[in-house]
Amino acid sequence: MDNFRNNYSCLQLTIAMPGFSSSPSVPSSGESGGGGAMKELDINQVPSSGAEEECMEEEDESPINGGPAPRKKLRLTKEQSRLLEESFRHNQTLNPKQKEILAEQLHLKPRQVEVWFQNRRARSKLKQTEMECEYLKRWFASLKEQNRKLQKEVEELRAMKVGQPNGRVPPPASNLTMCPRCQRVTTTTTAAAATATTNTNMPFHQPRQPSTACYN
DNA sequence: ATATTCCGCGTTTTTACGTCA
DNA sequence: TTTGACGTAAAAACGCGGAAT
Repeated sequence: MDNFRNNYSCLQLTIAMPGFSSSPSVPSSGESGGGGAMKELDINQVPSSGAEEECMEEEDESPINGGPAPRKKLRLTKEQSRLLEESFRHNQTLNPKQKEILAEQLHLKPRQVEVWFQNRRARSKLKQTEMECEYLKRWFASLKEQNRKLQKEVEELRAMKVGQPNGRVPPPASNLTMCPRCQRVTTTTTAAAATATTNTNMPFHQPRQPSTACYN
């Protein structure tokens, strides 16, 4: 097993290349492997420029009894991953020329570089989605708390209204505000005033709604 | 209209690693 | 303490469909 882990870069891999007709002498790498007009190529037939140092021993992955060869997966070295990440930081997508150059640098097939970038973009998107989900959760919790406070205040005001002989409740002076729209003095509830200050901590900016500020 | 290429997306497969008996 | 079975997360690879050329 350790031997296997140490030599993961030596694995025999196959790759489907569009535009090649399928060869009967090359079995599919899996039951779902290979598209319509595809030819399986050995992607471990790396260019002779220095790639041999990573591949100390050749494993024969020829199919047993003519059956389909098991799909083997290359594990990228740390240096390969580092270079790919660095390249990804500069460009999340590669044009064919960039792909070719990067593949040559890494002693990989262009298809492998392409797949890596596709998977990397997918991981990026997933991470972004997870972050947005967390954001929305926190926002929802915050809105729930606001709503709870407002409900509580409504109950208190109702109770006060019942306690007043004429049913009128004088607003506290600290709650008097000027409506920016009609320039008339209006009142805000204490909870609303409180949340007006806490709104700055909301995950998302909430646009002002002047029409709801004025009930005159 | 057809072929080719590229990419996104969902899925499959392999690998590495942790846990547990 | 070691070992092998098992479960699982991560990632490489695959296949398909759609868009662009």
